Amino acid sequence: MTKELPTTGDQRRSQLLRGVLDLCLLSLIAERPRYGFEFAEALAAGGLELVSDGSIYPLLARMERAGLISSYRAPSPSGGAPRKYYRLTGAGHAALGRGRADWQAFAGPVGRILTTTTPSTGENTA
Amino acid sequence: MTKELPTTGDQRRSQLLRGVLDLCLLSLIAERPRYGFEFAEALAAGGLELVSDGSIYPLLARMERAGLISSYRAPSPSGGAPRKYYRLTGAGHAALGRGRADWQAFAGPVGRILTTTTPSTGENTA
DNA sequence: CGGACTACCTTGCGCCACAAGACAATGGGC
DNA sequence: GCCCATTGTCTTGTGGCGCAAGGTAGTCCG
Repeated sequence: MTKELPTTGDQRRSQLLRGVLDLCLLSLIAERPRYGFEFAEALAAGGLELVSDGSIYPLLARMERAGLISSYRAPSPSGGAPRKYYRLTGAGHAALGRGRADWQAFAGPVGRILTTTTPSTGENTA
Repeated sequence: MTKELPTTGDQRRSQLLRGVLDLCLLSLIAERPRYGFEFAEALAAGGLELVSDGSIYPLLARMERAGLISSYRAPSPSGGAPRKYYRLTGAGHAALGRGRADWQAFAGPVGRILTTTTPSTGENTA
């Protein structure tokens, strides 16, 4: 009725993605030029099943506007609408490097905090 | 003018915190009862310098309302206003366990994606 | 021509970290 | 007794962003 806390991890993942989804796209683009539809696939292949295109396209647009990536169109080999490929700019490379450092500076401490307390031997009740 | 992209990692960390800050608090509480002011300290000690109380108190209130934690008041030994200590409930323990799993299921793939591409000399295990 | 498929983009919504500041309780200085 | 510094809690307004759902456009096939 009023309000339910998330019972599944789905809601959590949405929040977790926040600050790191752009880096994932950047990193994926760094490998080779990519187009929009590809990202959801690549992320799922990497272990992150999710991320509707409604999250990805606006983000790509923002990053392009910010000068981190640039785009060019190419016809789809499988028929259909032409694809819009994205490529990293110099600024994008720099941002990716910074972002990776940020992520590690964040994930390390978090992991440590989360495993600090009696995680094992399930011996607690309190 | 219109809009600037974040130049520092500070903005990013704010976003990264979403989805994991509650788990950190839960984990910290699991160690022993804690009060509000303590959390920012403990997080900073753990490597996460930040997190103003404006983020923490509302989150604690939300979690208490959700039945994950319970509180009791105790006078401050150092003079001043009484402290409000929080303790884990059974549901809180369960949520913490689930959350830890969620975090690992997320951080793993993300780390892998971010290190997939030629980070520098690019000679690692893939 | 019409349907199906590929691909891109937009709108409205809700969540939540944050900055800034108000409020409450205690103890010490005078 | 009164005032204020200290300790600590809580509230309000703001903004960014992931998401669901829906809409548009280009290409191919029957």
